[in-house]
Amino acid sequence: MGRASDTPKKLQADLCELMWQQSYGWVTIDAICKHASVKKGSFYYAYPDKAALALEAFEYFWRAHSRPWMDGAFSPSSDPLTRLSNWLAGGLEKTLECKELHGKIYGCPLYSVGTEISTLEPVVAEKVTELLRRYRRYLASTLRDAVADGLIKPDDPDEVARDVLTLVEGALTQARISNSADPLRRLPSSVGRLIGATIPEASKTLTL
Amino acid sequence: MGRASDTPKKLQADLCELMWQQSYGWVTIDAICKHASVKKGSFYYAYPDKAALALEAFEYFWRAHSRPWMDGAFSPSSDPLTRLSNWLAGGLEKTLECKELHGKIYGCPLYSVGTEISTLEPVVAEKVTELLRRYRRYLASTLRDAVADGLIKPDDPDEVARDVLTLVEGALTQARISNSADPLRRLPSSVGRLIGATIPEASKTLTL
DNA sequence: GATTTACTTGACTAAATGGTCTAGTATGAG
DNA sequence: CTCATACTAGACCATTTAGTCAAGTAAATC
Repeated sequence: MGRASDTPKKLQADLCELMWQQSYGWVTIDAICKHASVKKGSFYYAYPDKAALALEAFEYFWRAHSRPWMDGAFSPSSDPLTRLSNWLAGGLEKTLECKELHGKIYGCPLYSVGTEISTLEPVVAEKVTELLRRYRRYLASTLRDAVADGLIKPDDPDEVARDVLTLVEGALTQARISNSADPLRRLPSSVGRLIGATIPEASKTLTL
Repeated sequence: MGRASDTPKKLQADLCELMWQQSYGWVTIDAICKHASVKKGSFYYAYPDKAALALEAFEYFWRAHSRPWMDGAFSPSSDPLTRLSNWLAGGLEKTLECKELHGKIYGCPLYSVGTEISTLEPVVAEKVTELLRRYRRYLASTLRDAVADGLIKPDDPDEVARDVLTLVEGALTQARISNSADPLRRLPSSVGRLIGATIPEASKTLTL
């Protein structure tokens, strides 16, 4: 059956990285190819255009980064508020590492790229919406557990989960724009205010 | 002293509109010129490049749209929680009008364009940060008044103002990505949760 | 080892893009 | 009226860009 190829995977990973650091529109197909050491012909053999690659790139991002991170932070082995604490602390830590490395805070590609392409590539925007839904499930489940444990008042957990995600993504966006991690540092107390509880201090060892 | 020109103003308004509807990177200089009925030579006579125009376009956006709207909504003639209500209701209304007209929700250009260019045009990103600060002042002032009136608990108003703006901008971004006004409809109750008070129903006549 | 099939290569095209430049035109000041 | 000045016009250029294609290459199957 001919020869095997990891070209799609390379392209996914590299578009992921490039559009996250820069922007979707700024990254040309030539740039992706160069970065991934893939020739143009191979690109077009694998994908009809950039949007089709972006679609799979987001799924790659989920598989390779988001899901492992979320699964770790939201492990039901921790109690609900600790899960939130782990999640926020992990995000801050990743962000700081990244800033250390590149001098720049990139925020969350779902929001940054999602906003940019929403009017231009509706199909990709839908994919982003779907991924955001996946994030939200972790939060909703955690908040339900928190209600069950009597840690927060029995507000509608799904509604509150939306708010928490919106606040966190907003803070990530703010962090990107101002190139400062401060909005992320404030998150534990802000999220606490939102859900009506105190998010515990992060235990350093639990962050991924 | 030679002839007068409204070319800069036209260009500012049109880049504003185009980059808000599409994205900064997607809008070419040719496209701006065509849309504004300005020839290339006039563009480069007025501005050295797109970023320089963007800088003034954001200031135009503030003067022409943000400021009048904010001044109206946050008039101290209303009581603090009503101001918030007016603000959110006005934003929703503008958004719905826009959707009616173009079939698409554009959110807030500060976040959408700000995110996109933060890594590419730091100068413009700084301008966006500054405009966000101006927004925040209205909120901080309102929250201080709310504390003074005994409407909310005396949390740090500046901190809470940050959170409110982050939540609102996050919701606008979410609305753009999913092309749905639902995140905005939820805002009064979400913001209420955040500040620990009930935001009153919007009085239709007060929205701009 | 031959052959088929899956993939790669990179030169090529056409269109779009940012940016320049020179020749012009309207307008305010004297 | 006239002239300096502030602005406009739009042809032009060098690059960059998305996308094509025909020829080549490696590997799985027989």
